[in-house]
Amino acid sequence: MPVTINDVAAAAGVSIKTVSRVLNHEPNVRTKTRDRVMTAVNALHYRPNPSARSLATARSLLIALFIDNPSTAYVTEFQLGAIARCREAGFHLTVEPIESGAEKLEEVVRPMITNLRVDGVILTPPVSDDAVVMQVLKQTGTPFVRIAPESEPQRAPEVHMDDARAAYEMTRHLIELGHSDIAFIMGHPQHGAARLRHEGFRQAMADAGLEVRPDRVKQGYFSFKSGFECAEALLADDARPSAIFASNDDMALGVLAMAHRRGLNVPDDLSIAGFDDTPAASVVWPQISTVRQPIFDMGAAAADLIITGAARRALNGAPATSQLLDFRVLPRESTAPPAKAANPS
Amino acid sequence: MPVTINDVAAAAGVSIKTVSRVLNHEPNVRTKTRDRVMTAVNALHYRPNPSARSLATARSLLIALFIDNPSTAYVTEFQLGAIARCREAGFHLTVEPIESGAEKLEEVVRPMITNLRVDGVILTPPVSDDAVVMQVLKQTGTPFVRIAPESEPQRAPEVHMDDARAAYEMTRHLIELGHSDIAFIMGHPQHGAARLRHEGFRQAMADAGLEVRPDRVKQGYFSFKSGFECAEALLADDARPSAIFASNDDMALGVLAMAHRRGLNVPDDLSIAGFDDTPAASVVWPQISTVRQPIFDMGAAAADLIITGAARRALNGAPATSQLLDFRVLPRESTAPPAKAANPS
DNA sequence: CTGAAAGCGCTTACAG
DNA sequence: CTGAAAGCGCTTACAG
Repeated sequence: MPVTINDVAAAAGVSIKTVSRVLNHEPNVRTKTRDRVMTAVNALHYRPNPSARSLATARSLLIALFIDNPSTAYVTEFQLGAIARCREAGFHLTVEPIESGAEKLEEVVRPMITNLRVDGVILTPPVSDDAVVMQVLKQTGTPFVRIAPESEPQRAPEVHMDDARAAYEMTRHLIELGHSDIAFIMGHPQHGAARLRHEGFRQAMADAGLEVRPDRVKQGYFSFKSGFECAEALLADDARPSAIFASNDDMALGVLAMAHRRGLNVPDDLSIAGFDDTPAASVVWPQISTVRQPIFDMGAAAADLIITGAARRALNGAPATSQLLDFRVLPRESTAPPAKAANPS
Repeated sequence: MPVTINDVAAAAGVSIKTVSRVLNHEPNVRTKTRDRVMTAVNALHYRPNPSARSLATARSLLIALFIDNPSTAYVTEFQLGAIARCREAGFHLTVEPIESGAEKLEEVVRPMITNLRVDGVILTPPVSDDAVVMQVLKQTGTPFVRIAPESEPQRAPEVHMDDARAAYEMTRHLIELGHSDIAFIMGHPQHGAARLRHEGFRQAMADAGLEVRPDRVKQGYFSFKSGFECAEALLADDARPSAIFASNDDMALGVLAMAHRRGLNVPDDLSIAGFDDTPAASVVWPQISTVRQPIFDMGAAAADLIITGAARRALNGAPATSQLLDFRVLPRESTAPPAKAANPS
């Protein structure tokens, strides 16, 4: 019932090899022959069988995306970017949730890779730094790309953005509004981006000649709850900061909730800045000023590194490339000049 | 380099057919033979080549998920459920974003299906009701499952939940708290669930002998903005309702933002209820009372209908099954008994 | 510029 | 209970 390469060859009056040549854009086919083949292909609505092709070429045209990330917005957006690039190249994306750092991770990951025989794997944080996963990939000869890895950048091609620079610019935004007493809530200590954002904040404060009081910096964990609790400490008495920069939006939302509970008016009594541009950041009142990461583009870039073969070459010893993508600071309603009363100086 | 069925057969001293029998759990193999084969399989770390298997069986072990949904939480959660079921059965999921109702949709969808040769497709709303997509699927003989379709339930197996019943119970929750003047914000008129939730609300009010004033029911569109605007109208003067039931969380968040702007205390001055249990609903203050859909389970059930062959049988004329899954009403901080002052009666 | 043969690694009838 | 042969639909050398 389904039409095969033999049907096309018969209809065009050529051998199947010639049909194969035309379909794969190989040289050495006369224009006239090519036209005859394409006419037959279109008339019969022929599509090559992907399994047969994979079997013969040992390529699957499949890319796996390893995820272990609670942010659905991040995951979806990244996926969409990767899929868009895949589609251009005739690839498909299969999503594989895994538990990074889990007990028997190797026993889960190894069959996954050997069963599927994907042409490449994309590792998103925190899988990007999972030693077990990377070891299995190397052993099985599977090309891979890392997104925003924390360490060993040469280990594989990577895609990332400049977290330090972005935090620097968000801090500049607050300083330019007139804030000088700015508190900072750090992210999860295990997460590479957390350190970089913290560094960017400190650099901006130092460059502006502003002091960072130790009690103005709190350890958060990228969760709503941790933001809520850090804000409780920071807003305990009247000598509070005029602005809080939480190093992700979930924590910024926690700060906002605590500010509401304390009866503080945002942004008049307190400015709040976040990072990530999660959907929730723009469905609260006031909307949270934040930093948008190019997540869609990162997904596309990652897929591209596999499709073009850069990931495979890196596996074979070529130097690993690194793609740095742009961010955007998005000032919204939650940041404004400080009220004088709030900051007696 | 990679180990094949021939290597296993040689190592076990049997024919490849016997290896195939063991791996596919076919009967008529002596226990002793089976053991010898499995020993060889494990020693060699053998995994069948999926492309070869697909070519021989004409099955791809691949399920496509068609999505066109702005809610990242919904998409991710659904995916995770579908993937979990796929993994048990050795299937994989490929995600295909499409634009339901787009101009040249058929030209996009047809090659997608014929290129990939998936064993089945899962249609999530609003693709569940896309006539063009379903036509292509029928023509190509591709089994499919519909999630929460609005019309023609017999057309294919479907998975859904009882939206009317859930809205009924959320309304009961408000009534039992003591509310009688309850406003309702409808969802997008094109969306099947919107109508059902509205019906559930009205039924609960009627069963409790409560009146629904026409000016207490507003047309929303499932967006934050529409909730914000409907709330503006509902809260325009002091004769406001004591509770607002928005038929999804994004709109409920809009109501909350407007309540904050108006200086209303939630829940003391106004109770707010939503629907969906989006992540944002629990990272605002106060947390929104809502209804949790079994989205993960719906994903798993949908994959199951394809894996077990129910979708294919339906394509061949068997009656389409329908799976109804359970919901849960989640009372949280945003709903409480009405303050007497707010409801002078 | 074009084609006949062999092979990719499995499974499906068919024998015995 | 087990196996030899053929075939799934392509592509990869190899000829000419």
